[in-house]
Amino acid sequence: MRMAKKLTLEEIGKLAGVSRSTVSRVVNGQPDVKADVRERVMKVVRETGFVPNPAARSLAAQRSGILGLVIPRSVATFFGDPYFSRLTQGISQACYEQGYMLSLFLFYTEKEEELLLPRIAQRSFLDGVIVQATTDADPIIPQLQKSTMPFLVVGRLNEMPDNLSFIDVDNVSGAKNAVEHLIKLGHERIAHVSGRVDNRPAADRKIGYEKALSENGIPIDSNLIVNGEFSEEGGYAAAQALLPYKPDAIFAASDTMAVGVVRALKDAGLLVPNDIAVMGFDDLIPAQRSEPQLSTVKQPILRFGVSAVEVLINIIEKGDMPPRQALYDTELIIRNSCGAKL
Amino acid sequence: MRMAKKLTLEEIGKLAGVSRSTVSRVVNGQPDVKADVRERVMKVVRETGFVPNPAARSLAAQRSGILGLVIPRSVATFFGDPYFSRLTQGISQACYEQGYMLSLFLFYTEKEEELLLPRIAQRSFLDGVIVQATTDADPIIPQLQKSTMPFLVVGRLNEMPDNLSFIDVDNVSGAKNAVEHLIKLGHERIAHVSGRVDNRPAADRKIGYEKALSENGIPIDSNLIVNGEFSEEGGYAAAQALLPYKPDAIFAASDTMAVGVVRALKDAGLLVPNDIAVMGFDDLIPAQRSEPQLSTVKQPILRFGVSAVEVLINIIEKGDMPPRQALYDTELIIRNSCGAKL
DNA sequence: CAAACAGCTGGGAGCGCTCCCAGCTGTACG
DNA sequence: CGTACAGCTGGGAGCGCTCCCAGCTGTTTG
Repeated sequence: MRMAKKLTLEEIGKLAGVSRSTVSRVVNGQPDVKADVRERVMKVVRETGFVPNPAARSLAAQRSGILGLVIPRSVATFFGDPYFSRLTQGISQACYEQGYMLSLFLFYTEKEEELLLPRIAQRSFLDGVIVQATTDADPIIPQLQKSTMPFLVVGRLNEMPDNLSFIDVDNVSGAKNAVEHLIKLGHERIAHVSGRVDNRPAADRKIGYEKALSENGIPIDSNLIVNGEFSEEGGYAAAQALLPYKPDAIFAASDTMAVGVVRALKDAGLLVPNDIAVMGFDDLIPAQRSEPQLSTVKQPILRFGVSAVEVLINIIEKGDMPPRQALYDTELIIRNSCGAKL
Repeated sequence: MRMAKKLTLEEIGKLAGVSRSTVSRVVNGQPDVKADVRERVMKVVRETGFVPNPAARSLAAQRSGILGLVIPRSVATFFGDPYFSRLTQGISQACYEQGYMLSLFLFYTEKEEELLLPRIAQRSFLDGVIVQATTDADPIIPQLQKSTMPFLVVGRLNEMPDNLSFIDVDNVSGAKNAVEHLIKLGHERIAHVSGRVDNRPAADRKIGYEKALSENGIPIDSNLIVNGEFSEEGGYAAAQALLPYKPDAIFAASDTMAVGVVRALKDAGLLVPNDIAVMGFDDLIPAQRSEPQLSTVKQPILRFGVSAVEVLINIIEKGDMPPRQALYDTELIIRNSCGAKL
């Protein structure tokens, strides 16, 4: 086995009988190279398995081809949530497709954040950053705003400055659609098991619920709105609290809570959906497996991650742009728990 | 606001009245700099917020300071599993602590793998790679073996060449400990709800179960071993299948299956742990919340991730080393379902 | 038939670091 | 008082690429 000389543009050029510059043009898919020359170079590249040195490329071109995905400390605890793994998957997939690499910043301690934020905000390592939104005021957003680093927030903060770019799922209309579906099915006393109010998606879903009722001339009854804490037990308790007020349908702000709701109803001797209809939100696996199968609102998380990358790359490559703010539509998944299929 | 000149070693040197080289020494914590000079340079670095350009550094030093974490296609589906999020967290944490960055490769399609593997194996982008082991023969391992890239497998393949470095949790001894604990409590007809046999951890846990029995003079009864498919329903069904053979304890190879087992026992009118003891494996959240709380085997996943990085960095920095293979101990978590606390 | 120009190719300069060696100090020692 | 040597500092060279401009073809046009 011969000791291969280190592969560089120069070396490939020598092998193909052209200059460094021409090889560079071929490798980067630039025009202005004669077809036969291009082919000859490509052949050498293929045979040698040459991959240009990314460090040299970064240094010379002043761009690294790496995007950062930042999961702040306040979110990292939920990283096990299928939502995040799915989102991360969408983001990574889109990165590769667009020729970028992905660097993950999963923060766990404050020290880590302090140590790494300056490096992240530094233009020289990353070309752009996607930040997962958090509930509280994270130091990362102002840090990034101070820098020239292109960045995008996924999901929304409670207080979102309007000069930020973000993309999110439209929780309001998702919830509204779900409730309107229940209304169409003839339900009138529709209860809502909400999430923690300091949580933006929870708040938005509640708004969507209220909007659907108002627009359909149904009065909002505060007795029919109970906080279920985003947990199954919370959903169970919430349903118990709701029963005295005789709802004919319950819209839960998450599938997890909806599962608790269904269990509570069963335990109270009620049939779902015959006696009472139930809808969830998220479309998690347990929702599909539960008995009855849960009707719910699906977030297109994977596509959402892909879009995030596309928007960010647009910002990077098109330079200074006005903040881009986009909301992605949800999808109503009709299964058995809402009674539409009776 | 003044238009700051781009910060470079040279520029910082000018501000501190020293040369590029001296600034480099200070920034890299090398000795051979007089204390007062060092302090003066540090002051400028702090005030300007200077961070050395990683691309230039990589190019000159021939190392990038980036580690890759590869989640092959065959594993990516399980990325939502708390196991992975925890592992990823441990790995990222350790990276930062050791001054490395982390790049994530979460594969989803074959095309992605083909496209990126050559770049991953290329020394110039990553200093080292951690690969999550998969059940089937992934192209990535041979690819990395062909290259000079230092890498480490986390978990084990079914067929693990002994010239590979890997680290894993010791599933055999974890399971053995759990079963021995049940034996000490006086149980004799101990059943096992196993996972899929093509799954290495599942196989190892079964081996540990059998070992514990053999070493304690208890015959292995194949009627007492049932595959629970790593799912709750599978656990439920497995327990039903076991009941005719009158086990006095059931060791499930995962908490998820254990939860199913407990539900089946309850539905059969049996009390846990009074009538029958149950142990799980993993120590997931549901295990802690179930009724009764599940005794289980905990994997120190976070520490495990940290160790993975340490071992890898050792390989990188110490150069050519013999393959390092390490097993990490599990921890027995005694709660209520095994009856030790009666 | 000369001039202009598009199409292609080569090489210089420079990106911001690290590494190495030369040189410059000051102290220890013969 | 000269020599040796450690302790510190500065600058050259070079990492492998991109960008840009110069130059060399061959074709088109006045």
